[in-house]
Amino acid sequence: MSDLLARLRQQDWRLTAQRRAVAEVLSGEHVHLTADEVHARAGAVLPEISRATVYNTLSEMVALGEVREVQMGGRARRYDPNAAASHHHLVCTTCGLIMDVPEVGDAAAGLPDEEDRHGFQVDHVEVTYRGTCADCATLAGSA
Amino acid sequence: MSDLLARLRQQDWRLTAQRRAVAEVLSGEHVHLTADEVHARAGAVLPEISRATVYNTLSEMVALGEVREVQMGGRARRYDPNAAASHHHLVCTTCGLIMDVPEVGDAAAGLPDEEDRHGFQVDHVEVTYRGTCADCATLAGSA
DNA sequence: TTTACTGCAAACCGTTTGCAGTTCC
DNA sequence: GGAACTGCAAACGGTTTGCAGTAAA
Repeated sequence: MSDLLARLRQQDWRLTAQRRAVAEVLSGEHVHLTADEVHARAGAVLPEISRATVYNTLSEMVALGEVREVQMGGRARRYDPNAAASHHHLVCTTCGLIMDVPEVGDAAAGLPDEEDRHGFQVDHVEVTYRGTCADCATLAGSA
Repeated sequence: MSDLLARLRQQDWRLTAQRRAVAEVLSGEHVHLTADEVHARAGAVLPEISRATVYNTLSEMVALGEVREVQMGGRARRYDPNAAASHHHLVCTTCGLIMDVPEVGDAAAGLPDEEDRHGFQVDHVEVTYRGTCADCATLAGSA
């Protein structure tokens, strides 16, 4: 997980304090943070870090394929440090909680029929399971 | 398709010129328009229609379950008039084209294992197939 | 020393909101 | 007549950008 930093070092990337801070925030957390949350957490370590730098850094990590950008309903994009392992997401429509789910079965099984594919060459499949998380279900039940 | 208007009439909804215009734009098109595109097309028929009204109307249609809101990569949300038929989407990562795809197999087969579900009660599954559309593939091949 | 990166602040874009006026029923 | 809807314009939140200064290699 923390080899995120190691991998970044290998790309020909200047390793600055700011980038290190962003990388550490991402590898430390297993949740899906917004850019602003990353900024806040990185700021705890490096108070002067700017929002612009956080945005730049995140975009670069996405371009390098080290971080995944996901957009699940909310206004703000979220950053998923778990880009290496192919996985999907469970999203609670009540509280917004996002959890990772390993892929079910083989991805190829889910491809649309040739005739429905309209000539598309499909590179990857994203699945979002929407529903209610355990906590929200309990709250709703007791209301 | 055009019974979108009919269905709207049945909800207890005031049927104004603006709402009719938005509904007509949506039922006429089989693509996934942004709010701004809807505003432009509706404006061709009803020049004074305001952006705010378009946004309001779209949100109401979404609340009524007649239109689906989708957000596939781009900054702007898109509105999918085909809310009744459960379907997924093909998205071209090059040009942004979005096409509908009927569901493959039965949705239940795709549910994560009990143990991976973390107590979530899954209501529905959204699948996005990302890749390259026929046109972009041709262009890339000839380059 | 050179070039890439940072911070600031302003711009931007899609969306939401408050409010006064209008329209449907 | 009254509640619901519209238009305007300003506010908003997330993201991007231009530019002068700073720091990594």
